[in-house]
Amino acid sequence: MSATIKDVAERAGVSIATVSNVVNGSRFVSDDLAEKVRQAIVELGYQPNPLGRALRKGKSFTIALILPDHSNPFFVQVARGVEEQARRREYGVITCNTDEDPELETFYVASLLKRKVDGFIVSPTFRGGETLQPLIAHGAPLVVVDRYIDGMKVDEVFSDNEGGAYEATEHLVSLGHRRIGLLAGIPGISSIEDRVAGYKRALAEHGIPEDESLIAQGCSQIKEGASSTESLLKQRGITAIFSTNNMMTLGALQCFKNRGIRCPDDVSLIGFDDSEWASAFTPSLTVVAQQSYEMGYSAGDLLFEAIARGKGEHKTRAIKLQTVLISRESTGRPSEPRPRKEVHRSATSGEKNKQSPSTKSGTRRPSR
Amino acid sequence: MSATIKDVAERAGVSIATVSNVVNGSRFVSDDLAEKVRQAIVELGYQPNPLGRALRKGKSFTIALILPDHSNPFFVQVARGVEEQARRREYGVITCNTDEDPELETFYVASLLKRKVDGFIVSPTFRGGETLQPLIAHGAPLVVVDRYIDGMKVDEVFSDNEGGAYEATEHLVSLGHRRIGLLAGIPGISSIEDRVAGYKRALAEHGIPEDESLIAQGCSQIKEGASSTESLLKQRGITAIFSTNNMMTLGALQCFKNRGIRCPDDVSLIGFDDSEWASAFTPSLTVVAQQSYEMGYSAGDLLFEAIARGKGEHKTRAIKLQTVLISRESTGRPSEPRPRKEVHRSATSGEKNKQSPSTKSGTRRPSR
DNA sequence: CTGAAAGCGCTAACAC
DNA sequence: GTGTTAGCGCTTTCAG
Repeated sequence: MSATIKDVAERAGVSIATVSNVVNGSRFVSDDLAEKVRQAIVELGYQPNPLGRALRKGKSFTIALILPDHSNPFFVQVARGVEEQARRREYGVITCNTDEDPELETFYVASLLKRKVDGFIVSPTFRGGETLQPLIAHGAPLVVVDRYIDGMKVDEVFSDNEGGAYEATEHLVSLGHRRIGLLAGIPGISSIEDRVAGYKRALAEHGIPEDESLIAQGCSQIKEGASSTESLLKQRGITAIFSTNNMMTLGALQCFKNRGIRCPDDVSLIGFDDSEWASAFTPSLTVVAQQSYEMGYSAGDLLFEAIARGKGEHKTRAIKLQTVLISRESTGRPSEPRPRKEVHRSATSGEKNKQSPSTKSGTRRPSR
Repeated sequence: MSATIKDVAERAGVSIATVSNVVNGSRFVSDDLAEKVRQAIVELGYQPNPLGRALRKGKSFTIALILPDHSNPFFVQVARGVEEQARRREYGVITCNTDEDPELETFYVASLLKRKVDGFIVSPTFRGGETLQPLIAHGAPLVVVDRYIDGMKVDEVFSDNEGGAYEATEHLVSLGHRRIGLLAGIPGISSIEDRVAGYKRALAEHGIPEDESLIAQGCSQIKEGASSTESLLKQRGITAIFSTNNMMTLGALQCFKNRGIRCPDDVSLIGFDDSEWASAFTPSLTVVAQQSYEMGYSAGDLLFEAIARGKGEHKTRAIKLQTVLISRESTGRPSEPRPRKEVHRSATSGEKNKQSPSTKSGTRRPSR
């Protein structure tokens, strides 16, 4: 169909080796021959076939990006960062969505390993690392993102989740909250568990006793966030909720709405990870922002470095990104202890617009 | 590194052709040989190298998915549909985000054409189709999704945008609105233009004069949605806004919030395309829902069919998907004509909870 | 500095 | 039924 290197060689009256050399600059070619070749290339509209190249070099010039939730804008930003890196290098990225399902992750890992992609960036569904075992056994270039795995030496990029959660919790404490509910995500995911740890440390350091009944071990989706919030609200005296995940934060809002809970008047809400829409909500959301784009971007850096280095020594690197608290309307001082009455769907929205005391504005890299 | 077909052949004491035949089932192989081969395969952990296969067959077993905005959950759902189709067929999907930039689209098209992917699903940035010209010239299997292009015969899958917009507008009219603002998206995109057409037809059929000052030719992002809303609100007597795009709807909400506009009390809002979070907003959003997942899924169907058919006759197919109006809280009857006072940041949220008259609940396919 | 030729791993004629 | 062999398009020794 399209012209091959052979066609070009014939047309230019040179050997295919010479064509290859001018295309790749792999060896010096005299000016006159090079010129002839270039001309032939233009005339024939020759495009090197990457399939041949791939086979010969044993590389596919493709990487795999395996993420747990494409609906979560956080991961979308991560993907953008990765894609930008790939684009510069003329690499393709095959993106897969596991929906937090380890089985699906295992499937994708196997499938892409067969496919002989040159490297993997994955946000694993489980910190045990079982799903990534095949990759490690195979020695494929790998960097984990957002979540690390235990006891395995791999490149990793993630947020300071413990610190960010600490800051979030402290923010609530400093506003006067003592009974702070936690929407914890799926257990077994490092980022989530670190956030839980940060929450607990903040409580401890402020002399607030831990109360397991205030921790809702949820999942990661909107629906589950809503139902977990539902049960948290049954706990007496709860005045604030810290949601460890984007989607659950949405669920909490939905629950508030259905139950006629006013936020922050009745209960404050702080979320983990910012998003474009966080400021469009009523109330706008106080959040701990992550550097999502950079996370993907850095992961790309590490991966392509590993790919370039080849299967040599693997001096593993870890990059930890700082978070920043963005204070908006959803957090405020707790209201005076009041008789807890069960309001059902009397949907009254907040009226007062309590501005939180300190408002840092986070800087986020533009998406492109 | 890993075992090749040759290794297997040697180990099983057969020819490589036989190995190939048992792997692919392309020819009959006697039971005993087949068994030997299968055993050798297991012992060596042989995985056929797709690169060799690809080169030989002139197919990469990869498709390209080029979408304009990964931040928009609509396209995320489309992508899920496509990916599901690809997964079943052991195809890889290279997903690209043009951010509505024709240049980037052109780059990706060229880049993936070089890459020799087997087919393209794209949601083009411009209905003129210039960006897709190389694909068409090359005869690559192609299906356009969400948006069609003019004067070119290609497979296409899209929503009944005109009908959906008509329904949206009529919904507002039936509530009593007469001066209805339109947040139109980027011009030159078929879906958007069809929505504008639907809006105009609805007005015309109800004897409402068209007023260009009520049409804000915006873009597709949150920010632009907010600023366009800002200018729409300057128009006298406006009581409702129809937003033709997901992200702009968010922008409108943001603007309402900043300006202290109560929705739907001061102005009603209806959006195009539903999303998981639409019901978490205050007020929850009335929208025209699209079958986003199916859109991707159907596009996958068409594309793989075209790929299978080869470069033969191209009996182009068009699939039009129905939309459904989901009535929630953001639309209501217009309030009595009131003196228009400019309220700045007096952020008062709505208190009453007007339920819209008719509430259909749309059925949407689960994401997986 | 350039060309000839081997071969990456696989499939598909073509033989027997 | 099975084996032999010729490439797919490219890169890269190895000779000159």
